[in-house]
Amino acid sequence: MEHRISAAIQAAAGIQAPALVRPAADTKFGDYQANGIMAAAKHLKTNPRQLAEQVVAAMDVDDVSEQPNVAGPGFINLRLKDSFLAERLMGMHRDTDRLGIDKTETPRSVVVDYSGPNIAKQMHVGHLRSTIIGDCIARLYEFAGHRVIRQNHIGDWGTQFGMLIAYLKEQYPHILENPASVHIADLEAFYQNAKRLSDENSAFAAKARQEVVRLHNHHPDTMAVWKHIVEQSRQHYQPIYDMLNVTLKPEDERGESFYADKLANVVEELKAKGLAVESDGAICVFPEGFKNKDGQPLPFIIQKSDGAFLYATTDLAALRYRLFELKADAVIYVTDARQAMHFQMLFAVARMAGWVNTETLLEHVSFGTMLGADGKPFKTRSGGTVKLKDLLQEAVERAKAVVEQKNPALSAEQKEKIARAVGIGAVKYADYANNRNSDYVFSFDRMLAMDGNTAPYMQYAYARIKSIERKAAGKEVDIQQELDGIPTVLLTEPEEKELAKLLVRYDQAIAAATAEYRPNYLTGYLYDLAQAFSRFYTACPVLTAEPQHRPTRLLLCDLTARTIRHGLSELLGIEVPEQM
RNA sequence: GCGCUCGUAGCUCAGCAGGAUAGAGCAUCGGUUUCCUAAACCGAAGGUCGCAGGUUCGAGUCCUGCCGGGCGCGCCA
Repeated sequence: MEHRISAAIQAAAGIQAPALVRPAADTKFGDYQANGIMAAAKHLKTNPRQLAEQVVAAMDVDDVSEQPNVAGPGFINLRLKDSFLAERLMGMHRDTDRLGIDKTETPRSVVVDYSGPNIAKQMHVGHLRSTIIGDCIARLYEFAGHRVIRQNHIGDWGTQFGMLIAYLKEQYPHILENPASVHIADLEAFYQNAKRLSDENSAFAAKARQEVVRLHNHHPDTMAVWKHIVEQSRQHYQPIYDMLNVTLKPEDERGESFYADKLANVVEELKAKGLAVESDGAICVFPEGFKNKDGQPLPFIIQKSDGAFLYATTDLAALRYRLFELKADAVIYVTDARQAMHFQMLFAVARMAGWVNTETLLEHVSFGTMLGADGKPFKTRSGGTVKLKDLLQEAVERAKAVVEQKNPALSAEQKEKIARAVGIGAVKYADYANNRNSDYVFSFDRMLAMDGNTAPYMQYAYARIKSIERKAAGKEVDIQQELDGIPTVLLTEPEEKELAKLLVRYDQAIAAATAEYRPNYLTGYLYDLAQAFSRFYTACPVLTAEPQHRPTRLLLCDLTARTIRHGLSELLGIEVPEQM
């Protein structure tokens, strides 16, 4: 539609201008409106209404829309033909995999860097947003048909590991003989204990420093202990990924250790290109446009005065690897907003080094902070960081209490399964539903509410449809047969039409969410859809509908269920139980 | 000081390269259940979109200044 109206503008006015087709502001105007004519008219210095008339005359939309009309200062209003809606719905019906949504014509290789926990510590709420927003972006790009390479840039290297290795050796003298026998039950306590010892005992601190050196030299004993710590840590965070239904796998890990032996080379390359220079003893690149407090050029420090490398160096090495080894033509970083300047500088240095061309997409997708009810960063009552595991468990427990209350007849296993889907889904959905740029206030009560834009509301809508399907046989309705033999799509009730119009809009919601890395566009759409379904459900009986209406209503139910399931399950990684 | 970001209903938030009368949910008030899950649906009320200018046919959206919150700004990540 966008394309056709743009073509009509081209034909009528001789200029390239976007039609700017949007859902109509008010249904009394129609279903869609084209806003682009006024801008085009301004550009041409002509009367917008006149131009709109000309564009309408040049438009070829008979198969899609009723006769378009010009309104207001130069809007073109469009009302979808029932025949077009019917055709689109049938198209969705026939496409069992993708609901009629095409893949991109220009697939790219897209690296998505997300989650990136520091594996010396337990995952806490601070890791949640990067992990799930990044996962959604990866899923969206994959669905669009791109080649997605997930990269979990875990913090598995650096000075703190010297301390941990020394501590583990001291606690478990036999670790080298039988590493498998050593389990770290509580990562957080392990880290804290090691740190305390390091702070208080200078002899131990010296050992820790020695282990850092051995680590850099890949000393076999030290490496064995290091590997064990990484392995132990993975056993703590992989279950959290599984619980969150996040698609990251161990093979997506490309942590700091992976780049450790590539850092010196990065510095050499930047020096050789004349970009890296010494300043106050450190090796720095000074990208244009960055200033410090005193208005002086701000350095991107890639080697400290003591010769050590920093995370800037690691990020450069990782970016180079992704561009040249992984052959990425897009690299998307999903981290909190505080690192915005770091990434701007990183990208600037990559451009200075000639690593990217104009086609390469480097993107920092940032997000705000999770706040507590008091409006301050989310903490435990005593002020500590909230462990992700604890947060998710509490969500599941609260959900379980609700299931228990609302649907006590279900079996224990069903309740457990539903509580998990609802609890975890609620936490994820609440995050996705917010504009990621904003800080947002975390509230179990709100995210677990059955009203409003929440996971449970969506899951409930889905469960109601599945319930209809279960009841069908008892009422001697063969859904499959009616859908297969559907004679015509008959949309008579306003609730049916509204639902149908929303269903055919799914592709646009996905496109908008993908283009701007904004999962909340998707949740917003899904909520609209679920609301439209609830209205339809209230107003239009399905199983007891008259024979000429029933196939269409079954189709609307089926497509709504498939769309909700696809959106929640495939794109957001939120489970949709069959009943709740 | 400079930069980024946010400021929309009592509360929590949407608002998709400017578009018609700014939308939800919660809370408040009122209504709907012999009928496929009422965990739902319908309605009412609630707004100088932080403030002031500007750009134009049109600004919550763009520009400038100011106010307020958060974050960042040379050897942490």
